[in-house]
Amino acid sequence: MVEPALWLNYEEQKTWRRLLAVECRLRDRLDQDLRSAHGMTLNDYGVLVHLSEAVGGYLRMSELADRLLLSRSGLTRRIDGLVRDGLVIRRACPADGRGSFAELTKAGMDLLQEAAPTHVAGVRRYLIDALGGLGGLNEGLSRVETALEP
Amino acid sequence: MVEPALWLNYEEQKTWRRLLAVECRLRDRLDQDLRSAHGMTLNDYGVLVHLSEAVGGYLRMSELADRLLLSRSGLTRRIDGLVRDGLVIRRACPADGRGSFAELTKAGMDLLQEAAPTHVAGVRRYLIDALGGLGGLNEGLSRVETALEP
DNA sequence: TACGTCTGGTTGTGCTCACAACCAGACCGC
DNA sequence: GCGGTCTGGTTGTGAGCACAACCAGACGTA
Repeated sequence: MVEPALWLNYEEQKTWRRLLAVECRLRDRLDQDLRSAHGMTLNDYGVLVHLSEAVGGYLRMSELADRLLLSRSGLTRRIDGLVRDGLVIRRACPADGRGSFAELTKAGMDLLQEAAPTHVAGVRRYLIDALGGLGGLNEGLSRVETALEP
Repeated sequence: MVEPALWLNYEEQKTWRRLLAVECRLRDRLDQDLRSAHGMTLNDYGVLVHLSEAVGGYLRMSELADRLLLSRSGLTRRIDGLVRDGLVIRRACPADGRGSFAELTKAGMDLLQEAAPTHVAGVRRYLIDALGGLGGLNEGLSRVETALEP
């Protein structure tokens, strides 16, 4: 045995693993729901949501990558896929010759409109309704965010 | 505007995204801590922990894959890496000629003993202490698990 | 024993991602 | 205006994963 403060007790271990497992299962479920109903990935859905919320329906690549917590090369490839599917187009940034925008197409907006209820229903059902509201979660997230500060 | 029940309000959206982001950051941080201090992945750490908790320090591949929420092919490759590093060995299952065990080596146990305090400290600092205990989290996880039941 | 089926594990393949290298354009000092 | 440096985005490469195909061994039935 080692001093207890350096280890997790049985309950703590169990909770920690459940957290990891639930995260994973929740994400998988939401992804599956979107795939089966709209042939679309949860990740791709995230791109469309962020673009739809931006004024004009477009964002700089780097800005979008930051919001999605994705590397820039990762975003380049993900946008490649969405462009191939006609959901997004690239547009040169007039103010900065290096930059480019990712912009939602009509087809992208339509698909988002169609898929959003599926996603939202999942979030409600699996998370919000299950927890009976998000007050407690919000509180906890703030504390964890603070602890994660560098 | 669409009927509110089908959409998330601003607060709900914000919380939902924070949840996704915090998950991601927490995992990344714990991974980074292990990498920098012990040259080891959070995923690999998970394998060692599960093996160390099994009686005899070994588990059937399929059993281990289930516990890690990993596909069997994924586990095969992950074990390949740990075998290459000398932390785990494969052993034939005497009772079933098809099966094989993954078994912790002395080096694997030593590395786990060395790395565990790092990981545990992270979980305590970023999660348990931040939340002031796990009671609330446990409660919430149970509810989400129930909602995720098929 | 012999044959069909099932199961555990590995291998082939393709996807997604990060890191590093790279290129073009912007920015700065002079 | 002109070099040096910085920055936004893409491309090269390798890691980690899932799905499907596969193989050897186990299991059931006759």
